[in-house]
Amino acid sequence: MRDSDTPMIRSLPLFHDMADDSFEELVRGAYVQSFPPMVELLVEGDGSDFLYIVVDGTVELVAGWNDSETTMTVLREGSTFILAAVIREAPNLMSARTLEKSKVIMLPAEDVRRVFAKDHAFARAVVRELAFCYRGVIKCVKGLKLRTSLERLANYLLKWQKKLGGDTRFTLTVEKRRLASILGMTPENLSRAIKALRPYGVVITGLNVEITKPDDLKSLAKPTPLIDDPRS
Amino acid sequence: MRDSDTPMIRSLPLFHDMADDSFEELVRGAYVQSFPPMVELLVEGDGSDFLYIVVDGTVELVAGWNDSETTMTVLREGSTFILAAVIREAPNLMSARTLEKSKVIMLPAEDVRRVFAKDHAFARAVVRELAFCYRGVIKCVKGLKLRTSLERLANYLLKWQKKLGGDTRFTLTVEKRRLASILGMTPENLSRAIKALRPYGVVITGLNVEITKPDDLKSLAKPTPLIDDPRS
DNA sequence: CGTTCAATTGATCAGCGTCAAACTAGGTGG
DNA sequence: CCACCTAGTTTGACGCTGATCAATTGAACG
Repeated sequence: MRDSDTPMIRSLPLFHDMADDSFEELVRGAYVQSFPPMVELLVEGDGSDFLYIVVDGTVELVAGWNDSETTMTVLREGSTFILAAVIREAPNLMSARTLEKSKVIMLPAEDVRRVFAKDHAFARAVVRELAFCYRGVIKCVKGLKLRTSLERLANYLLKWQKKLGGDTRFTLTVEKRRLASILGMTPENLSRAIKALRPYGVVITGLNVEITKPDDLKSLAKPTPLIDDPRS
Repeated sequence: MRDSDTPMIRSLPLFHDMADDSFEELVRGAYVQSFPPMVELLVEGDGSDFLYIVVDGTVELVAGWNDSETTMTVLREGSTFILAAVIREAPNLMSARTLEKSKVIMLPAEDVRRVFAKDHAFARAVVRELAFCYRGVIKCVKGLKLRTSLERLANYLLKWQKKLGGDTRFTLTVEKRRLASILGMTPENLSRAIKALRPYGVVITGLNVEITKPDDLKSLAKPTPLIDDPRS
């Protein structure tokens, strides 16, 4: 890999506090690869030989069963994936594919486990990262079991509005077909849900979102940090 | 806490490999408490001052939103809970309550974090435990998004049949109302789902389950280790 | 300008929740 | 020991949510 990539990796929480020589050891065997859109990076059920880090672009994690599949999450710059599978030396529970042209770092699982075993700051960071991911998935389950698809959509919009600066207008970062899958619904249903949010001051044209009555929308969405706050 | 409790804790994967003095340090400040059924051990949204370990009995983790609640999971002897919240010093995402009379160990979060910081074997075990929990929740999401409630029930039965020894007859370990919540459905719907499984050789009377045509049931359930295998 | 794929719309249907009532079982007190 | 109470379970009727299928519109790209 090129030296120009290392500062970005180093700045990630996962690698920020580790010893220099440990970091060196990790980076030495790392691969950096750029992929075109829609490339299958790894397949559900396969073993996990690398820990992946998204440097640029977007990667989606999908899970399949019985001829259908669902988007579990969409990852962007700075996210790692299949950390849990690497730790447990277990098969991946999800497939990963690029959505856009993406740059990805691949750290050999062996190296990760070895450095993990000797560098305590790294181990600590791994735990924090894993705990973070765990809590993310728990929130996801809560949304699925406690909310309707309309409520999930409403909260999704509020979450991204905040994440993108709080403006009344912002742009969706995934196409609608994928958003539907993330939220656990069909594209057709998402279309109708979007129309159903119009009385609550939501206007979506293409990927552009405008929220004109945030209070009305919030009274429908009833957001709570215990489901909707991405941090913590 | 009594000395008689320590061997059981020590035998758990989470504490098995750690240094003796680290273990001593953890156990020194620990509380062991017995609770009657239906006692709220902790409340969603509260801070997490202890890491909990179920020594005996059953504890359910529930999540609520908008005046309704759902059972996230039911824990038995040997399970830990709110490890992720302790690690991140973040509020619990779930409430916990005893279902039966239960004995629970409480390790002060401070101690856990301190020992975690100095004992590498423990840190390693924490990561493995967290990764295990993470994968469990991912499987849960896959079930919710990819399967109908009937399919989830069918797989639940097959999973427990295997877990309890593989006999054609076995007994449910939770009451049906809770099973319904675990599977993400209403008690009424579970009742009907049970009837709907009769053509597939499933007879459930009270908590007793009999599976007479396992192959038929499997052809409906289409179990896969990537969703249904509790280990790995 | 045509091809292609996403997004929308309508019609229909299945899955599942809600409500109400009947039934059952386990536990308590007379 | 039995009557009764309570809570869980089952059943039926009904309606809403969301999936499916099919057809149309729309938008991006070569």
